[in-house]
Amino acid sequence: MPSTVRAVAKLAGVSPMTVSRVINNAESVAEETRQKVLRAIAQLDYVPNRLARGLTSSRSSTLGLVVPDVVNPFFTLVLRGAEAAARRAGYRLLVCDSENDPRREREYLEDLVSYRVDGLLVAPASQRSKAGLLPLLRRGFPFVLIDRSISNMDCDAVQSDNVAGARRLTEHLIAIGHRRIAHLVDSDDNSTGRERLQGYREALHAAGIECSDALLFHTSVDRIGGYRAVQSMLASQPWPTAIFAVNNMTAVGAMEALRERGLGVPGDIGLVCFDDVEHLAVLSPFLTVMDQPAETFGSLAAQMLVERVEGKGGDSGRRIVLQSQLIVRESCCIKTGVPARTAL
Amino acid sequence: MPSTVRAVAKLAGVSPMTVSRVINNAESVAEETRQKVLRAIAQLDYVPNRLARGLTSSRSSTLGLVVPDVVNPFFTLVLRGAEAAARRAGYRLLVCDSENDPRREREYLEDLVSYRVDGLLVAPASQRSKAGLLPLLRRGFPFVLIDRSISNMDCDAVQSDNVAGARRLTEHLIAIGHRRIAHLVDSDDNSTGRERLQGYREALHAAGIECSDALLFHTSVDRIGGYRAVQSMLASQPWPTAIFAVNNMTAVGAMEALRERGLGVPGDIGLVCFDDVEHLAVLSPFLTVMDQPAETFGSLAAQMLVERVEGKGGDSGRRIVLQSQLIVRESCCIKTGVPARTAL
DNA sequence: TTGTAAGCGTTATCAC
DNA sequence: GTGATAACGCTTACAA
Repeated sequence: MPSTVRAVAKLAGVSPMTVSRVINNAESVAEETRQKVLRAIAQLDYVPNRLARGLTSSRSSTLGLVVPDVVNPFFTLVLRGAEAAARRAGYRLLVCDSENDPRREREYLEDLVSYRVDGLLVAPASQRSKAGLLPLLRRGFPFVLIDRSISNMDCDAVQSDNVAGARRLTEHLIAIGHRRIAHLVDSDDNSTGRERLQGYREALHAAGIECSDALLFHTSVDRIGGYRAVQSMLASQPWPTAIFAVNNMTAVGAMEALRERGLGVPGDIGLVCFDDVEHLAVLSPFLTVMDQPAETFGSLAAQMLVERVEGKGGDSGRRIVLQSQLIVRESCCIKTGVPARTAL
Repeated sequence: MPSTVRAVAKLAGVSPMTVSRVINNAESVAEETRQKVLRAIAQLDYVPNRLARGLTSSRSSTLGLVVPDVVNPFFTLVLRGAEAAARRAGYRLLVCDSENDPRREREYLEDLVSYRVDGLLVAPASQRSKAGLLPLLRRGFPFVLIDRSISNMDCDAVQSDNVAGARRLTEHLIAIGHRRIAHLVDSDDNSTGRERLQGYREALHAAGIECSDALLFHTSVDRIGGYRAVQSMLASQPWPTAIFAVNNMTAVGAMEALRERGLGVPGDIGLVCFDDVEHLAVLSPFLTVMDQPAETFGSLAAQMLVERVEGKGGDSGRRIVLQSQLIVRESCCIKTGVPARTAL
């Protein structure tokens, strides 16, 4: 049974209003009174009830963040960046993991709204997230999309240039001699997947390589998705000489499947992906990746959100597009055998 | 300006109470009335205000989790496990990252309490977390400690057998020939650090190896800590032949420092640590670790918490101790040169 | 099956 | 500087 302002007021021999003033660092409280109240607060372990507080003041100084997969280092870093930026602006951050489930995501969105967070940072699970986001947009509730966009939705967003990134990644594979390049592509209808696929196609096309649907393997963007996609890839012939995985988790899953079949990377098959893998990059730099500035995604998005919350957002949605960086490591170098096979 | 029960009631031509009953799936509402209300809700994008709701009902079906470092895969997995278990029990999970700062941790703790979550999962930043936790304990607020314990605090907790784990890890290093084994040890006064240090000492003692303080390098349990610890380690002679890092992040930092100096692992120096590094284990199995069942930490803790929240917790604190598993990979094998040096 | 009244803990407003 | 009062949006308890 938590104590209340009233209990504190009684113990300190003042009115609840005075207690409220002390809690909120109001100027106009006599130092002596202040001390009495502070003592009473300490004695009762009093913690102000945000629920009641929010009911009147309707500003919580709290932002919400919903990510589709906290285990993915990309989103973990987004989280870290958002936390830091929010904190600098005087806000706290509450985080929820939707585990790529639009239903769960919607629940958390409503939860956070009903907790009266001042604004929301959302990395949408899929295009279906629109259903949950639309009411927010209509009501003018402040939110910023991260990483993935939603079609026909004019709102603030921080994203990558996925087309260009995927194109460069694919061009790199082509440049070092690959011709049969598989793409593990997002099965959900989501923007990053679509855009990366487009970049992949553009690069192939520019190099005069036919873009066969047989080289496209649809998958969920997680480990198990990458794993299964490569399993089905290996079930058919001829094998590609390199794989472009839609993101880091898919690449990890792909790697598992390859290893299980005794295939080495890059000895037998090359592998590249979007998003670096935190820690791995330090402990064992190996995977060639298109590295997105994940922490910056988080911090910029949080900054945008704070601006919008504080009414400086303007009318229409603002879009920030960040550039990614190609980091070439050894996972796609062509070694023994591969060029020969490619030449077929 | 979000809409309220009253607005919905008005639109639907009923009383606010009827709206409340519809929201809460009460039986006693005529189907026709229900539909009217539901339509009004949809039309107004009405989302119940949890703040107001919590003010009366005082059950939020939400749990809070505070971790010291979301970027650390150990805690990310704890989070994942806790989320899943909470969900199975009908609760949501709100997550906060204290970034190993006891002050920040305390703020978040109070935030979550003031949001009236039903219970709290806490992986304490350090022994100083006690200040924030003690009031909760006094008030009988349900919470469960994860990973690290707080001395003289009788509460629910899920932990590792750190002494045994550290002993086995050290024994392994000794068994393969290492004699000068450095330990990167937690600088904070926290339980896991203390216990791991004890295990390390026990193993050395049992093998008749002198346990010199010169081999102990105090550090913060993150990348930068490990990095600095190894820098100072390399500044003095003679170098150890192997390093036991207090956790995974410290090991990653250590690796960075070693690489910077052109030192290979395990070629020049062996390296082992507590906690596996997610993804790395798949992409490039390399580091020998004492792997803690992180996801189980989270799910068991959440289960314990739910029991306590629902009054099935009993009077005193319950402690669950989980076993870790030694995973031997190549990061500590003794290769060229090292045994010779060891023999000095 | 539906409505009325009171109150949850806080703060805004205005009075002293 | 401090206090009384009303209100925030909802639900519990009771009444119709």
